[in-house]
Amino acid sequence: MNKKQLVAKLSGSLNLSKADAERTFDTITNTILDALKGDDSVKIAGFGTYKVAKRKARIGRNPRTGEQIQIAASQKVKFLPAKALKEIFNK
Amino acid sequence: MNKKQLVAKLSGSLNLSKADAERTFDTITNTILDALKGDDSVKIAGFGTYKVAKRKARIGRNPRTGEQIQIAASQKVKFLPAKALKEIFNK
DNA sequence: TTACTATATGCAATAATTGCATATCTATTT
DNA sequence: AAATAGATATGCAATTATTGCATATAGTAA
Repeated sequence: MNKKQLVAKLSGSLNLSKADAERTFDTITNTILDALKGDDSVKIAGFGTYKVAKRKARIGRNPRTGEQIQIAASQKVKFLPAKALKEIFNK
Repeated sequence: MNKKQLVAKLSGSLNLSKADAERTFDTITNTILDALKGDDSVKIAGFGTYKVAKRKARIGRNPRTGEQIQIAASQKVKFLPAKALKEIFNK
């Protein structure tokens, strides 16, 4: 399912036009991203937690050439699914 | 930021009551979960992809006792952040 | 609809991360 | 306020992320 299909579903269940459903959805993802940018994690009970994980710089390797390369520190968004999700999928 | 605070923010930016904002939010997460339950992944361009990862059975360890234990196969929800997110957080 | 852009896939070596059980403590929801 | 959910901590092995780059596919924007 892609965003277009998701928005179509939401349009139905939220009783909104597709344009409004998309705006609503975008507002939510943007709000989450803004919080993460501000270094805050976003905890949603029963769903999961979004947080920014910092990764240190390290030495890697280009597997194609075997050559060692320096990999810069970076950050990525992680999602930790809530316990409820495990139960849903493991029964 | 927890769900309550997120809903409060959304209530403002979506111009909805807190109750409606929460219902809207829950509808979205439930729609995503339903898709995942149906073994479909949910791809949201510019945000990320939710998918169900299957994990094989394997041998683990009870860290308290050190004792080896057999761990059953399981499934978990994974979130793969989109490229756009990496750019946001690594510049 | 066309043109553009994002993402998936494959390769392999290595580094980083996960996840296990479980009790306790804290946060959050009802 | 009571009840539920999540964080924490632990050691160690299995798993996965990461890198570059090319190609293929899918998705999005104009």
